[in-house]
Amino acid sequence: MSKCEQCIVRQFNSLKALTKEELMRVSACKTTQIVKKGDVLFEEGDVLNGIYCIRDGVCKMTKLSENGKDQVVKLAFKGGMVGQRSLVSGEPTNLTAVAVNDMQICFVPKTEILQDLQKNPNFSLDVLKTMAADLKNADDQLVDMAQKNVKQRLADTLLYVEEKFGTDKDGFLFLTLSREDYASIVGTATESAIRILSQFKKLGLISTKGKQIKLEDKLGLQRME
Amino acid sequence: MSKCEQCIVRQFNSLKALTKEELMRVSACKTTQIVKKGDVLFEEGDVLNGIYCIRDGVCKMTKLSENGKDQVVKLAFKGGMVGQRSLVSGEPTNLTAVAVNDMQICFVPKTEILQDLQKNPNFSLDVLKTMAADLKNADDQLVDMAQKNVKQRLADTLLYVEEKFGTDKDGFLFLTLSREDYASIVGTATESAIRILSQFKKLGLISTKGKQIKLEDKLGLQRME
DNA sequence: GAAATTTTATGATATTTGTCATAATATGTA
DNA sequence: TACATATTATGACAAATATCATAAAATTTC
Repeated sequence: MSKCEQCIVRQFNSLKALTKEELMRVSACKTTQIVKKGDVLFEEGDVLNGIYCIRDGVCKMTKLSENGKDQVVKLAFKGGMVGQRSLVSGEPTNLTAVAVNDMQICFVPKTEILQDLQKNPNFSLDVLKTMAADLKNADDQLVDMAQKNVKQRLADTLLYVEEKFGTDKDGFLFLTLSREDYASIVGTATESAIRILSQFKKLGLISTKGKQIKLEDKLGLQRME
Repeated sequence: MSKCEQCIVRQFNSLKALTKEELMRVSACKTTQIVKKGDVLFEEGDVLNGIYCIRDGVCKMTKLSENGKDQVVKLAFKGGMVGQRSLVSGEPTNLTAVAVNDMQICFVPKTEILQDLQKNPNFSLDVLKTMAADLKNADDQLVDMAQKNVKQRLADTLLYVEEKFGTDKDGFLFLTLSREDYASIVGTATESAIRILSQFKKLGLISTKGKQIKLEDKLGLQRME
């Protein structure tokens, strides 16, 4: 089994702030899992016994709204830590995590992390910083959700997906999301998302091949904003 | 000048986790200010040199959206700490804070707090918990903003304001917000907020007297949700 | 206290978005 | 391959919301 000490992914999250000894303890008690596309890591209301460190792949963090629709709150990916908040607050998680492609994740038990949070101020400050960044992000998202229209939000999302996950050799977005996923990120009906993507296609802003999407005019998409 | 050691407000925020000595140092370096309704505590982009602890009054935390409208992200009140995130991240604040009624606040310089965060794990864990709670809240708000309609969000806001700030002797909401403020919380046009409040009035869900609002049928408002 | 200004209120109308229906296409599966 | 199923696409229409205009009421200012 691979060791945390040699794992590059660590550089992208708070685990980088651990001492060598702490890291070795984490490495000793962690378990690595393969998660298939569509698999559920955990569900709203679950009590998490630790946190997940994403080695590879992407998952969507969703919350069920009162009208029965899932809202994607965040995409978590390589280097990301999932379940931090629940661990810190000691409450069951309020989000569902579902893999949107095949993932490789490491599970680190709660006790180990909590201990390190108590003992290592560098670590807890780093977690604090991450959380602060997440919070800023959430506020920005809230403002966008409140003030931008669906077209603008969808354009934003397309640009975000290209920026974060890049494109394949043919220029298509590397991360393939269903139209329903896009709708659920943007906070609209699936038909509306599809319709607007069709519009974007007609305007030459994007092109598509099945579910695949290629951004053809990023400036044009930005101007939607 | 009053002392933090004797300040009840402290019980409601992370300062409760400080040791006696730390608290005395905080008390020694803090400054108390009176802020008038409408006054700006700080603005988006400002570099904060510390945090504010609210002894009394309410302020709205807003962010200017690209379309030029302010969006209220949060209401902060008695016991709340404002500027924590900016302090932790070391970045300029991304929010504007404006008093919605007369306030009394204490300003604690950055250096003192950062030192305590480094030295006192109980304190940093408590801040972490607060931040985790804020984040959960922000996610919930995002989902509501995405999935509920304006009527539902406005009903939620009215119920929230009564729950958090109570009513005066005549039953009117103690916290008086302008219709524009309500619109800016809910994320809609001022006219739409006014229109829906008028509807609520016709339905007997609320009554009004100038800016004052009284909730007449809370169950009815809840059913909007 | 009267004038000026801001806030609240409401109508008319345009735009955005949601919903339901149905078809076309893609994808998985036996 | 062919069938079953899921996803994407589009039309028609209804509902929600924004915008612009204007008036009434409340509040501030001199």
